[in-house]
Amino acid sequence: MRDGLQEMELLFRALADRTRLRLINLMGEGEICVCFLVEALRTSQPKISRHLAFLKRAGIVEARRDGKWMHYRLIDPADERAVEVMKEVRRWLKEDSEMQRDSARLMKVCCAPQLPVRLRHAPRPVMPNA
Amino acid sequence: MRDGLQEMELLFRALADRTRLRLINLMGEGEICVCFLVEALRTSQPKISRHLAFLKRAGIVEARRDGKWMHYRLIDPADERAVEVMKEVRRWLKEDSEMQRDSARLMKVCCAPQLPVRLRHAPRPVMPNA
DNA sequence: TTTTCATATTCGCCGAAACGAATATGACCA
DNA sequence: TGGTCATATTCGTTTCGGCGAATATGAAAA
Repeated sequence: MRDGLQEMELLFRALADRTRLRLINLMGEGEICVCFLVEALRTSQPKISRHLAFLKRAGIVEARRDGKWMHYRLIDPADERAVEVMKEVRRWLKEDSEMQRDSARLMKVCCAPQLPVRLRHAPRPVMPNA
Repeated sequence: MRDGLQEMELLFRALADRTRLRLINLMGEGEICVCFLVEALRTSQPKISRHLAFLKRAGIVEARRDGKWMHYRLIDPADERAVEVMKEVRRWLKEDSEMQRDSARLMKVCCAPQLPVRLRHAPRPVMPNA
């Protein structure tokens, strides 16, 4: 069992990395498949996977398996204060220009009439705000 | 000039350390002299000094010189969202039991009828909520 | 001006974490 | 039962941040 301070530290370390902030931003609209995260962030798959594992350890995302695909989504942290912090973070990210570029790239990829070759059979994310 | 993301990263790295969170907690009530921070946290002076420098770089504290003494205080970060995050953090810290122990130790030291030898001439912090 | 005191900075070491490259896992398909 | 696809994990390297110990700075006091 972690004490309160360890929990805070862990949360903030999770937030103290550019790639993880970008992932959080892209998960902001709902569950999303790893393959789209890789595509939108234009970086290596192992890197994405490691950062998602970090976020899971920190208690701010959950994963769901769907055949070959893994879907990740933000969840409310256990601590009530952490929930409030995360709300602020998500609002903040929405206003950031680099984040908006990421979101736009994701939108462009997954809402295109037909998916690129690499993602031919990938399950498209649900985009409530699209 | 830092972009928005760098600023977020820097803030969260500042918050991702136990000692820095303890310092933030102790500065929560107002300006305070370094020597009292060293006393309340029962740790080395260089360590405290380095962490204060980090917080200053991150834009969440300011320092004021007063003769030999340096007083530190929390300030509102430049970014409005960061201000909101810091408010949550401070509320969070107030509820934590280790933080309450620190606060109690500080209170005990600096409100005592006479200061310990090491702090004989130190300027006592103003404690609005004491 | 030397000394003393509070604080800041530097140095060398160590552990944590980020990365690319390679490989393992685990689920579906032929 | 292979083979392929999506994802996870491992490996080796490098970078970064934290620490104690020692030292520098800068202001006051003697």
